[in-house]
Amino acid sequence: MKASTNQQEKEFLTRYNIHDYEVPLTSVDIVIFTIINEEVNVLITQRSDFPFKGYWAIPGGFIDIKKDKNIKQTAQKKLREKTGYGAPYLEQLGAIGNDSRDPRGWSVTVTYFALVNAEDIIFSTDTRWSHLDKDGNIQQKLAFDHAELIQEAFQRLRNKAQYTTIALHVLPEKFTLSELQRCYEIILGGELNKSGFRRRIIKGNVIEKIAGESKQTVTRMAQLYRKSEDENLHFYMREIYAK
Amino acid sequence: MKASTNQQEKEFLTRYNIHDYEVPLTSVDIVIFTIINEEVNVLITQRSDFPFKGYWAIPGGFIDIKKDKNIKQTAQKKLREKTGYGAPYLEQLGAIGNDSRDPRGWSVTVTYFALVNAEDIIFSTDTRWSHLDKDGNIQQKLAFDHAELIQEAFQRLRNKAQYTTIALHVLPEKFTLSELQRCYEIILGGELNKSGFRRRIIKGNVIEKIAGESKQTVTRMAQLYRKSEDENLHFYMREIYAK
DNA sequence: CCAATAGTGTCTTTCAGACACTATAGT
DNA sequence: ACTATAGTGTCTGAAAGACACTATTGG
Repeated sequence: MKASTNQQEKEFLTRYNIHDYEVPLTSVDIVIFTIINEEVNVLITQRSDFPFKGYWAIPGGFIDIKKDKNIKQTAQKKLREKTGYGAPYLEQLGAIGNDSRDPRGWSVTVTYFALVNAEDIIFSTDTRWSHLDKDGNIQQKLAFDHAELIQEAFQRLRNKAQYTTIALHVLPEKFTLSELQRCYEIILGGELNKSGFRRRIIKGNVIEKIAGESKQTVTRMAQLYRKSEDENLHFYMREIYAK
Repeated sequence: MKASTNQQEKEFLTRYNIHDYEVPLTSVDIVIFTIINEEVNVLITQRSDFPFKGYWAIPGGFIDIKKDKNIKQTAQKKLREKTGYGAPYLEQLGAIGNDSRDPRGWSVTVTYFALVNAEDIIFSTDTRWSHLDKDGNIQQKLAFDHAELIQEAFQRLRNKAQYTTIALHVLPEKFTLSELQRCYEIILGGELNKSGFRRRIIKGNVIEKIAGESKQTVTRMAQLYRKSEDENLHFYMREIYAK
């Protein structure tokens, strides 16, 4: 009988208690990228609690099941706490879960990566930028497997820069095409062809000229652009190739 | 002092008990695709327990933190239980987590998608194929948000078929180029150009002729191919376009 | 012979790569 | 005038799309 099944299900749910089971830890971690001084940087923060107390780590933490509606909201909250930044580019990388990454036990972490403009960031305490080398390696010894998470995120970023307009999101509101090209070159790790790059970006329809505004560079004036409102990530049918 | 920090950390870990915290449910779900009768199909299984007892759902379940080393192993185990299949194409889709998808409470699920050849499957009880329509929708009302998970996985599959050799993995050991092209057409939902398709696949270097073997089709003989051993997923620099 | 599918050849189109050219500002 | 960077024009080449052609088998 359907009614009786419903009744049984209600009883099952009333009696259900997650603490009757052996469960993994579940957390969220965020790799926050920016570009500073022609280098890719990642935001790291010093841990104030065990485990790995005092070590540097990427921002993250546990889901607050009372307050968070969904996991992206958890990520956004953590990001805002560390950067004061409301609406960056934020994308899920995936989940990593195994029995060895956390000394507290079996751990699953859902990792996100974000792109921000460095000037928009308001640091919380014990937070700073750390630059990556050309292969996505960081200088510091980090807590947990965070160095690996950063490497994977960096690979995804580099990969995605080959066929999308993702690099736009590290720039401030106003920027020149040369600045944008330089961002791509830093992320991709190689030189790009100027006229080809401009053709491609313009066709992507993701930026627009700011009428009458230009910027003084080392030599001559350069046209300023802004991100266009409609599309914030264009996918190309063909990859760009650096070097 | 370093030694004292180590001591403190040891004590912290000894005292640490996950059940002192409010934690979400964490599970793994797998969308298993194949092609049968010119249609994309997904493997579904009937739930034997609450919640959603008796409903159809995709395979999945909780991580066994005593036995599973990592989360991919959990997925592989679940897949093997339902299909008897050892080494299919298996890729992580991502994690979905929110407070409404599971009546037991806040739930995070790590979803995988797999491609298998239908003939290799040995069904467990209460398991069957269900076909998708052109937009990735399934007929049945499924448990939880599984219909959405399937849709997302299908979008990823269709997308990935545009620039990789992924469709290879639904075929049996030996196949013809026309059969492979048909698989792509079914996944992509449109017709492909024959000579262009062949050029592309051959260049991908993922298949090889089986010398001297051919297959009788409705009219004439067709060369048989097998997957080549070295590369099992080739990424093209440019997308293919259906229709 | 015809029907139907396997398999090939070739012209067109699209878009990235290369590279040289012109334009403009400070010194 | 010189230098450095902004910005453009145009040729080349790689690979996809279109489409017609030939090849092979059963009836």
